[in-house]
Amino acid sequence: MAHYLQLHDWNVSPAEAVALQKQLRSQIRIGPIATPPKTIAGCDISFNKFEETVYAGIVVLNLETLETIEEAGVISTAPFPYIPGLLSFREIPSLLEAWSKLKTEPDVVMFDGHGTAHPRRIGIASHAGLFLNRPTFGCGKSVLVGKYEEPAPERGSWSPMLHYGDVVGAALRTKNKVNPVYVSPGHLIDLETAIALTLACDGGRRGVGPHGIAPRGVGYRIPEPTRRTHNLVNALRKGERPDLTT
DNA sequence: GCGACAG
DNA sequence: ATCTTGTCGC
Repeated sequence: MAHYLQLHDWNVSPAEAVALQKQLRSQIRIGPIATPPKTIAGCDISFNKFEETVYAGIVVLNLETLETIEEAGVISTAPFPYIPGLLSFREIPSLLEAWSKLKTEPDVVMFDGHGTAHPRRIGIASHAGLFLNRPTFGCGKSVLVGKYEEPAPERGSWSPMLHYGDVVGAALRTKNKVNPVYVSPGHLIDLETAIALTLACDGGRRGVGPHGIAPRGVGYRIPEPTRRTHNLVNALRKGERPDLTT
């Protein structure tokens, strides 16, 4: 039900993919988010090593309560290999299939990867943002490009990621004394908002324990949208979610 | 030329 | 990404 723009063909060679990125990057807009988001979606794919079949999924949550509003999943095939810098060409096609199955239209989308923290400033979050035509940002578990100073050990502290003089993202601590995650704007959003949304997606922040006080052990390094979607696609891969294929 | 390299 | 048990530290 949810729709998106088919800006270009995905059946391209690595060289053509790079050319497309250079062409598309001028359309990316980084800036304050236009409308306060009420829902947020997480995206991810899973697959068996050496196999071309991919299990893609999207989980939409209420930003206020972090309750899961909707789930979508598809079993597809990735015609493109994993090449650092060209991740979007491998993952976006199947994610768009899952997106089209959504009844809900998420206000903002989080990706497991980067946005502007990319060698050509157009990581999967930025690329997908152009197709989805809505705010998107990346929250990765490791760095592709960018140097940064270790942020303070407390949750919430962050330091800018620099690449050729540009602040391309932030190393953000989502949990005390735990490795940071790497946040960067994708499209129609700015770094500060992307950081705030990432922190707002901490499962231990609210809704758990007496008076909403989170007990120890809840609240993970990986924000809820990505964490839940990761669990979803892994379950899909193991055949534990036949309901999603229906 | 050498090393790095999201998922 | 995926394959896996135990183990070090708060």
